[in-house]
Amino acid sequence: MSAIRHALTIKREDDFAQWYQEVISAADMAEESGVRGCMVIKPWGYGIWERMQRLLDDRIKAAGVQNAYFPLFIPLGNFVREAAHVEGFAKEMAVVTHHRLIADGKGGLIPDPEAKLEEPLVVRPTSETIIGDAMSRWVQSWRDLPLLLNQWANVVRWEMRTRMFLRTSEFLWQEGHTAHESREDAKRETMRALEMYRDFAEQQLALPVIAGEKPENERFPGAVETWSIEAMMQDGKALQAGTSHYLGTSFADAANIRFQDREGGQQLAHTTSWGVSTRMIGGVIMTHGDDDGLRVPPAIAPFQVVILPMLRENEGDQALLDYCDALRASIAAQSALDEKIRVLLDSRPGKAAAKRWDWVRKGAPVIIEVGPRDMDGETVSLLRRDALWGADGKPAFQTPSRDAVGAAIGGLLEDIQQGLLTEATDRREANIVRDVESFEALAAYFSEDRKFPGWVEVQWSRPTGEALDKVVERLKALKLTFRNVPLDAAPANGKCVFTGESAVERIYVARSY
RNA sequence: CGGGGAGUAGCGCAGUCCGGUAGCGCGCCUGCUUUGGGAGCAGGAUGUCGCAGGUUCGAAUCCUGUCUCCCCGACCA
Repeated sequence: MSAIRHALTIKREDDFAQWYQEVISAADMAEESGVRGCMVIKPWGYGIWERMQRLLDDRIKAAGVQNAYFPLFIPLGNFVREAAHVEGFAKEMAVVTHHRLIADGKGGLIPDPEAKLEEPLVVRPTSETIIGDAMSRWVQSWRDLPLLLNQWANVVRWEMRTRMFLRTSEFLWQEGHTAHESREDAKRETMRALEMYRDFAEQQLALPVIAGEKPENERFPGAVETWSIEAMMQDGKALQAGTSHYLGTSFADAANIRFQDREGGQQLAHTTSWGVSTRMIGGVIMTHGDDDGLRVPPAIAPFQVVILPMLRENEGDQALLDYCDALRASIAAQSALDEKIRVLLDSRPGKAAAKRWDWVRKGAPVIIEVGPRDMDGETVSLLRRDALWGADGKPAFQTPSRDAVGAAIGGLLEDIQQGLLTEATDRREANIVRDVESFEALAAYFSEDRKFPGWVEVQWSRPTGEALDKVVERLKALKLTFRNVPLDAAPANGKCVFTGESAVERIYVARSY
């Protein structure tokens, strides 16, 4: 059909799961480590994470939240206080029981039975308990509130089924933890974090997301309310890309976070927690990747522009390198997206054409190749990663003058950033169905022979307890889950598709990661 | 954690049934030719055959155990 020779061997539409894995290896982002569920994040993948950290950390600090660091190990006894929380995590905890190894007499090492810990330590799956413990010491008076903390850390959850970036046993994240005087203050913080994530995802990751409240059955263990941002992947599945929880006073009660209020009485603090993780990288891959590899949104690209000189391994190379370095310097002096442009001159030996495909697979937003002919004509050969192929099935090179590139590169990067968001938003909107009015119609939508079913927004009566469990079971039979109740939905005006009662709100139903 | 599949060179794979000096393609290295689009030809390097035991004169191959990955399920902010 098409003569295009793509840079990957697996196409999205042929096998999305295999394609996802090929992108990760072809873009040189991460690899398996040999330890179940744990991955090595390579420089290009980690560079993307560092960009996310930088941008989000600025937002966190701008909100008055301070970074701190709490221990990886949590005393088991410290963990057991909040019942629902513990029950939620108990099944997936790594436990440290010994502090020394001894020779086993066969050339190996074993934990020393003499060095068993009095009290086992658990590796943090999240830090509510140990931070709550600190808060109980740091909070005495209403004047100590709000207490706004964040930490960048790794956490471990012993997952049964793992996938690179999307669900790994160890992952990297930030976790915000705050304590407030009142329910209103804590809820305001919960919503502030949610909105921060929504804007960060859309403006910087070019990831359109739907912000809303999770139904009761999807709440964080111990939370009163859980809110999320949900993104649609190219296969139509939903990815929970960030969460923000209003925890009420139950964690404060468990950790004894009390303060003396303005009238001299003792009160429990209201707490929140909120986080995003390396999972977001998986979301970027499955949103912006194509059959040639990754496409990194410029705002989070470690290098936004890569310059490839066409070296000939002869005496002419030096002049070409000088020309390219001058180009690099002139681009590096420009700004895009409110930052200096990050540009790399890739002067490794080797043919430009071969290196080009490395950077296509990695998804550098702009690739500039420069040969002797360009140098003579004061031009460059420029390739946009978001518009790789021309109508002729060949890479769509443009050949602007060197000066024109220097002047236009910032705007070009901003165009690419915006274009990725627009493309993803259009695709999402095209794959949301809002006119499903019965459970049968819902089931029918997902049973149709559709390659990548999207999301359905339905009206429901917000059942709770056992009534909700029954609904969840019916969805489960169709491999469906509730995503969230969107903040910006139209008001309900019909019947619940599950119970037939009057609907009170709208909720998204989808397959999910 | 249950069912299925798979681990052999950097990557993709053959060889395993039927035990006998470890192979192919791509990539990599060297040389020559080529030179504005993922080059051609010739030569070359690279393996504790996932790991540990066992059977055997001899194990990638047979047996036992174990680890890791993939798919499905259960589970899962």
